[in-house]
Amino acid sequence: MPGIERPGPLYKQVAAAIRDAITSGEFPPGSPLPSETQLIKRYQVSRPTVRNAIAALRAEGLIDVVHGKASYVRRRPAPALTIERTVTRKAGTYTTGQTDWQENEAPSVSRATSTETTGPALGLDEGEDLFAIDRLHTDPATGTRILHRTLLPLAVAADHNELAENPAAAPEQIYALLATAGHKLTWTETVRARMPLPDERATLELPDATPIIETTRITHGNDDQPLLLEELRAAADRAQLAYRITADSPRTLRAVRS
Amino acid sequence: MPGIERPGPLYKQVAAAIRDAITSGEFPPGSPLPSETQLIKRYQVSRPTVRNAIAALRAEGLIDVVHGKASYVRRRPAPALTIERTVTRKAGTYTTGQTDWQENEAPSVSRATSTETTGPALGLDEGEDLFAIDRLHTDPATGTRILHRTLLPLAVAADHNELAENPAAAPEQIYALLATAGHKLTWTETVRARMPLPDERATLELPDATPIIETTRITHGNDDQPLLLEELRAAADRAQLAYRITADSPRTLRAVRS
DNA sequence: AGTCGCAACTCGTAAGGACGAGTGACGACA
DNA sequence: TGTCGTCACTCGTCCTTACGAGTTGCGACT
Repeated sequence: MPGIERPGPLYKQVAAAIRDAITSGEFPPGSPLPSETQLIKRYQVSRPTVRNAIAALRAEGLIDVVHGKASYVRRRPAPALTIERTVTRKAGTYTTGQTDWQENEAPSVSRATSTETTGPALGLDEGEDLFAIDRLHTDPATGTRILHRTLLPLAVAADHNELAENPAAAPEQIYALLATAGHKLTWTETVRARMPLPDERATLELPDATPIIETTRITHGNDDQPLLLEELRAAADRAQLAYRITADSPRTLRAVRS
Repeated sequence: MPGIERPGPLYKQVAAAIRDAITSGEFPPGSPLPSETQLIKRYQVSRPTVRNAIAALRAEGLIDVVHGKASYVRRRPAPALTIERTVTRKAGTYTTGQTDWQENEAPSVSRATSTETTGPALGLDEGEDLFAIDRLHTDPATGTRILHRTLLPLAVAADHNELAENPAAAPEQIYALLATAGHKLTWTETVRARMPLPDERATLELPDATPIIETTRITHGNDDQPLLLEELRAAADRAQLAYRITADSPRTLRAVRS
């Protein structure tokens, strides 16, 4: 029944009408939308037009469609998991915000070479050797999955016996190793977001229209020398990142690309 | 000509074939895909199927479609703008990473009340009065637009004459005011990402399948009392956030929802 | 030679039909 | 009583056809 106005493509008018019905409370979060057949009658348009409108709302992340059942208004809770990107030092051992994450499998260690993106961040030329350590974590409280990758230059590992023997050590342990070797550590971190690649959609169990939040942490040693690169990826609808900032005297911060 | 295999819906097979052709280098970034008509011939499917496949690649952010011309493989440069989320203090004045941003219009000041999301972050009950100051910035080097919102509790503004008179002061000036009033300032910041609302798509000039990166900074005074909330929103394909981390002794970090 | 309009290409919107596939409830049968 | 099959409903896929709208280049006319 609700009237549809003149301007613009039909399917956008229908999408806007449904969106308004949702925000006005006619279809509260979690509730099902009318079936396609009912929407056809209600707005007097063809099925492709209704489906086109629904596709638009899906791309906005406003609804979830379940085959055989209905379309449901998506609940938009705040991200349930707050990942604290801090580093704490206590009596020579380091702790990061992630303390109780499960590791789904043993870390997978592989060899890689520095690329256009990772190279400069680590102060390397293109084509230098690296260890790449991949982990898949799960936060036990929320079930959120987190992809973690560590890039450790071979040249750095070679300087520390324990690292060369066990490159898959936890990052916190690597911090401790570097610190005992005389490095005064600082970290810089950049945060990006993007749509997932198909394989990331699968491993992170991402719903429609859900971006990835991605962060790159670089561990700097003495003279701001980059030693270690860590990447974190998580579903943006479940995870957010938290930082603490303190006023500092002037200094430059290195930008990181990826 | 390329053969299409059995499994799964036709349009997904076509989408996968095109995706492979892109990643294999047959269609490098910036180059146009074959026209719909050509893809119909190439894969021996109907136009809706081709369009459905193209829609899938759009949703992945892999291609951009231009009406009347063609579909182009999207270039995926690293975000051109790095927003440094740091605070620097020098002789009583504060500086943040954003120094050369243009303000497109005068800040728009409005009154608001604390909500379910902003209230707790500011230590307020629901329904308390706030100033809301909205700004639209443009980074001159890259043309990137940034939405900035400041939430200043009336109760805080009332404690400082200059703030009550001019709630639209720059955040750095507010920091300085609070500091001279005896507060030792610290900040916590949370970062999220999500798909844009329709109006954000417009004001931030967002392409298809481009998320928003969003950060909430809370200024804490003495006894960790929350005084000020700032929100930043930008297109995730153009902007990334940068933080500096230093090892700290144990302490808890307040999570922020929005 | 310059300008303007049309033609031919592109993608966008819309309708209609047909069938496949997942879900849930009901009822018949064991 | 319990199991299982059918049926009616949902959304998913795929086709054909038609026309609208933006872009570009060619060619005719001035």
